[in-house]
Amino acid sequence: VANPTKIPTTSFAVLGLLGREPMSGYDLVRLVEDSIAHFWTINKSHVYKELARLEELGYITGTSVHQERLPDKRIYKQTAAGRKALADWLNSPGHEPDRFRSGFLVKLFFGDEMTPKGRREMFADYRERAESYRQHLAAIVESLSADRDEFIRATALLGLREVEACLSWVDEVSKELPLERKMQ
Amino acid sequence: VANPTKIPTTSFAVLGLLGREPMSGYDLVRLVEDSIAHFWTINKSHVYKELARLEELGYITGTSVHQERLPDKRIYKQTAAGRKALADWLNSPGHEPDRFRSGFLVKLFFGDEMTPKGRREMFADYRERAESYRQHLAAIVESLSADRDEFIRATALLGLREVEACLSWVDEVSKELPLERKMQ
DNA sequence: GTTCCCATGTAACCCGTTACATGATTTT
DNA sequence: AAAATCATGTAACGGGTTACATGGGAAC
Repeated sequence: VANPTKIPTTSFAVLGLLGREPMSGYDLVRLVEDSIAHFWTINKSHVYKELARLEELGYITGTSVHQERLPDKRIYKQTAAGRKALADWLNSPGHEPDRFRSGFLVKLFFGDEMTPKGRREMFADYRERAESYRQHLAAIVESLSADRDEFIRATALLGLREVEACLSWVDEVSKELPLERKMQ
Repeated sequence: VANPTKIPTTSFAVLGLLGREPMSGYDLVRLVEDSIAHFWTINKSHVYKELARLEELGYITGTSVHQERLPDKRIYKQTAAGRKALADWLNSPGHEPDRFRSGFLVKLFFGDEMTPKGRREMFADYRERAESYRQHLAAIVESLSADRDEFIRATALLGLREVEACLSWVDEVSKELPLERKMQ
């Protein structure tokens, strides 16, 4: 009596976002970018594949809409079965484990095989990116109401706290690692 | 005059680890687990595929070793070309962008559609996992010398700082979000 | 004496990314 | 008027995971 049709987190993310209002795939792509992309990116092609699967499962239905001067589109909306599947998933215990992959750290791991110049540039670049990402996330957090959007704000806040940790780590290890230009 | 054979970060990770000493795929899998898995997991099958590719490229060579009472194995080691390719990659500017995916945050994003019980359990579970992961990383950091293993230690330290941020985020939002059991 | 773990891998699958298409509209 | 962007998607590829295989030794 195992899980009959096990569908991945990405499917539920798409299904969940469709709970806000009916949308086309194109709309969804932009919504993902503005909402969950900080912790769960989904690219264009993948969105369309998930829409096909969800419709196949009966969790959403799409209706074709003709447009003048623009390509026709399909607007998808949740079905009752979809709403139930989402609620069941949300309240089931456990979740896909978090994953973190850092190309930067892979390089740093072999830091003693790099040239001092390579190390310096890599660190400078990393710090810069982290800083601009921090600003990005800070703006998002500030734009969200701590009352109305409490949960959404919390997700962005974790992102912010993580980048902040990242930045203070950079300062911490910059003192310890041989990154400075030798003077002599 | 573009990049002729573009190989991914995972390949270089395997190639780099082989720089320490010649090893079999099986050995590599365990080494990955003990060294870079915190920021770059590579599973068994993938390791073997990368070994095949690296040998094809001439960056490593493997020799078959017969064993009594154990399956035969292939021991791989870096070639001169491999060492050069690694050094070039390490010192080339830029790196694959870091990626973070959180199944937990996807659920939390839809937190207002969860039951209070579901939320409580999810948070409790998340905190517990983070805490045990923090201990795991703290042990690794302590086991590494700040002098001899400076770079490796730095990579583990970032992991540690991130989990710490995670844990303090849990405390921060636990006060704000409706997670408590109502009493009445 | 089954059952689990060690030691070595291979095969199949699917998630996720990159590249391709297309016609209208806005920008330079 | 060429180039970039908008608004829709589809097709192909490859990275990464899960499942399968196998035979000896260790544990219970």
